[in-house]
Amino acid sequence: MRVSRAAKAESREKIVAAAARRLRAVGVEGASVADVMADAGMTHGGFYRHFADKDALVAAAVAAAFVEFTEGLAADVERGDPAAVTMFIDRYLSEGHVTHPEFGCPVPAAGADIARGGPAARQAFGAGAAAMIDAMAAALPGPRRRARAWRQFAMMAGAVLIARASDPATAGEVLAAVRGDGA
Amino acid sequence: MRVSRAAKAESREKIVAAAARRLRAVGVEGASVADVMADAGMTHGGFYRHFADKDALVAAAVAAAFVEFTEGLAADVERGDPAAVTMFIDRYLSEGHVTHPEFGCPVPAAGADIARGGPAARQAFGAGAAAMIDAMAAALPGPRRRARAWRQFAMMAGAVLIARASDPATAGEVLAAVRGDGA
DNA sequence: TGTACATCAGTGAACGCGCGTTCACTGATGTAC
DNA sequence: TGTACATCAGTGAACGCGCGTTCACTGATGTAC
Repeated sequence: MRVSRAAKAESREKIVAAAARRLRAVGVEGASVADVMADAGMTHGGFYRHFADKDALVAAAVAAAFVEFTEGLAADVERGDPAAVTMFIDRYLSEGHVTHPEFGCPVPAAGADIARGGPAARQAFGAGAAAMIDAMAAALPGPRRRARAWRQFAMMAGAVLIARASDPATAGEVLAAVRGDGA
Repeated sequence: MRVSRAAKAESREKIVAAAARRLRAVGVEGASVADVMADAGMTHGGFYRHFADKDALVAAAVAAAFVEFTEGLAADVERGDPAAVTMFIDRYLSEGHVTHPEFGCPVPAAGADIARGGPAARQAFGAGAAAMIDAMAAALPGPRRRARAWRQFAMMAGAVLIARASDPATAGEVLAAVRGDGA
């Protein structure tokens, strides 16, 4: 049963959103096409009406995940909120972010998987990360904002990755050290 | 054909070393038992004479990967080389490390996979990371060495992860920013 | 605006493949005497 | 020290399973007149 163009666009959005979450929760290999399609409320056969292959979905999902995760920061920056970056950092290093990768930053959740994937996903990943740095740098005071934004972001991403992969004691130690950075 | 106890120990070491490399090169799911055993010069059937299941191998391989990667740093620190940490940082942020995860730090290469795995692997991961921080902190001057070591290490791990997962331009930008940190 | 037909989004069964794990078998090693 | 036997490291075939992808089919949508 054919559906309207608007309905198809909606389906695609649902697929990408479902993939963006599964990707961060269980990794690229763990996020099977059938599971993603089920999350989106469809069966797996229709997947290839939307994407050439799974790689194409991963690239779209990475881009969507960055947008979704950075929305709050971008809105705060646009409003000129002086606490935009501080709030972003607090959220990034929060317990909730560590325990819920599915709604979190794509870097610690899926970076290694994307590194092993095709150039389309890497392009989307680099663009998403760069956009996030744009927002952070725009809200940062002082000189060399962009380099400082990269360093701050790399440190946060590394800390969350280490915390997630470690025993609770080590996780607590790295998070405390990085939270204490002032920022 | 049964082999001697010494030969069995050698086999186990070969399996763990092969797994430690494959794990970092292609991830936990990509490192199949059959491939690892082939790398170690055996067939896959004998695997279960050494490990209860793949999870146990992953835990052992993570521990071995940290030891292997940290050997140079630990030796430099023990010798009292004042450049120990600087050399480690340079190596960590080098082009070679970015392009060769199989010999590199387990954090950016396998952190996300370990985060999704069992507690044994997370325990090994946390212990390995903590041992690396011990060595860095021991060689760092000034106060609050341990927290500073964690921050420096988290930043490097995040930067290498972002660089590997991004397009070349973005990769170059994050590495340049983090290298410029002085450290 | 209505009608006839072509298109194609989504379904569900099927494919070939590689995965982790099991198992019967082998023969050299380890052990009991 | 020598002998007889039990152990078990490693082999290679086999298992059940889930994966990405394909395909014939359906019927509502889009289009040409």
